[in-house]
Amino acid sequence: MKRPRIYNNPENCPVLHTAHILGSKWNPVILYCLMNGNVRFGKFTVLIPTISRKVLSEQLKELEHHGLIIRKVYREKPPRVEYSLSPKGLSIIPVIDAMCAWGRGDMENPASLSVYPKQEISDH
Amino acid sequence: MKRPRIYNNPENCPVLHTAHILGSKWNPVILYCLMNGNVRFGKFTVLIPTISRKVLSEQLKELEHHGLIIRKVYREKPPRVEYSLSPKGLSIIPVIDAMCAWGRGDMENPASLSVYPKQEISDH
DNA sequence: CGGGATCCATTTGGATACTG
DNA sequence: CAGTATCCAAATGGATCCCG
Repeated sequence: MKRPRIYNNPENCPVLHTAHILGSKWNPVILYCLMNGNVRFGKFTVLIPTISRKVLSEQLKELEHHGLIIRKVYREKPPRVEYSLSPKGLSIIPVIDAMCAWGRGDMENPASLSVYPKQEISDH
Repeated sequence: MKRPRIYNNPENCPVLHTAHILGSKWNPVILYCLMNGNVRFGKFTVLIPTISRKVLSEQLKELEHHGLIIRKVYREKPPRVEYSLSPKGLSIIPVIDAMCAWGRGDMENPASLSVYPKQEISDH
C-alpha cells in the first residue's frame, strides 16, 4: 500500500513537522532527561556535560516555545528554576522511547561495527 | 522506577546516539521517502522541494556512511542512481513511524495553535 | 543559581557554474 | 541525470563577563 506523499509539502509533512519541533540533536535528550521528573537548569549541565550553557538555554527556550516543556521559577535564594514535561511533551515520549530503543540496539549490535564500508561502488 | 542516567556520558546515551545518526532535520524525511521503495536522486528534489541539491547530496552520503541507506548506480544513459533502505535503515522505521504519528496528531490538534505564547524571541 | 550580552571562530547552506 | 566545485552570506556555538 502506498503512503500519501504529503512530504511533497513540508508544511504538511508530519515527519518534517516532528523533526522541526524536535529541532537540534539536543532536544530529544533534554526531553529524555525530563522523563524521570523535574530537572533544574544546573542539573542539565551535569546530565549532559557536553552541552554548553548557552546552547542549553536556547534549546530549553525553544522547547518551551513549542509547548513541550514547562518552566517554573521558584523565587528563593539562591533562585531555583525547574523544567518539566507539559502534556504535549508527555505525548511525544513514544518518539523518544523509539529513539532510545533503536539506539540501544544499534549500540549493542556488532553489525554496527561494519558501518563504514568502502563507499567505492563504482569503478571510477 | 528510575531510568539509568546513562546520558551522563553522550557516548553511552542511546537517545543521543540515535539523534546523532538521524542527524539533521532532513534525514528523517529522507528515510521516510524511502519507506515506499527506491528513490532516485532527482526524485528527492521533487518530494522535498525545500532541500537544496547540495544539502541533499551531503545528507545522502551521511546516511550511506552510517549504513542506513544503500546507493546503487546503474551505468546507463542518462545515468541512474537509486537509493534504498539497508537492513539497518529498515530497523529504524519504527522511529520514523513514531515521528510520523506524533506529527500527524500534533498538526491536527487545535491545542497546537496555542503554542506560541508571550515569550518574545529577541534574537532573530 | 540561572541565566543574558557580547565577541568571535567555525560551520552551514544557498546560488551558481561545471562535469561525466 | 546525478552529482561536484567554488564562492560567500548567514547561522551556529564556544568562551567570557556580567547581573538579579
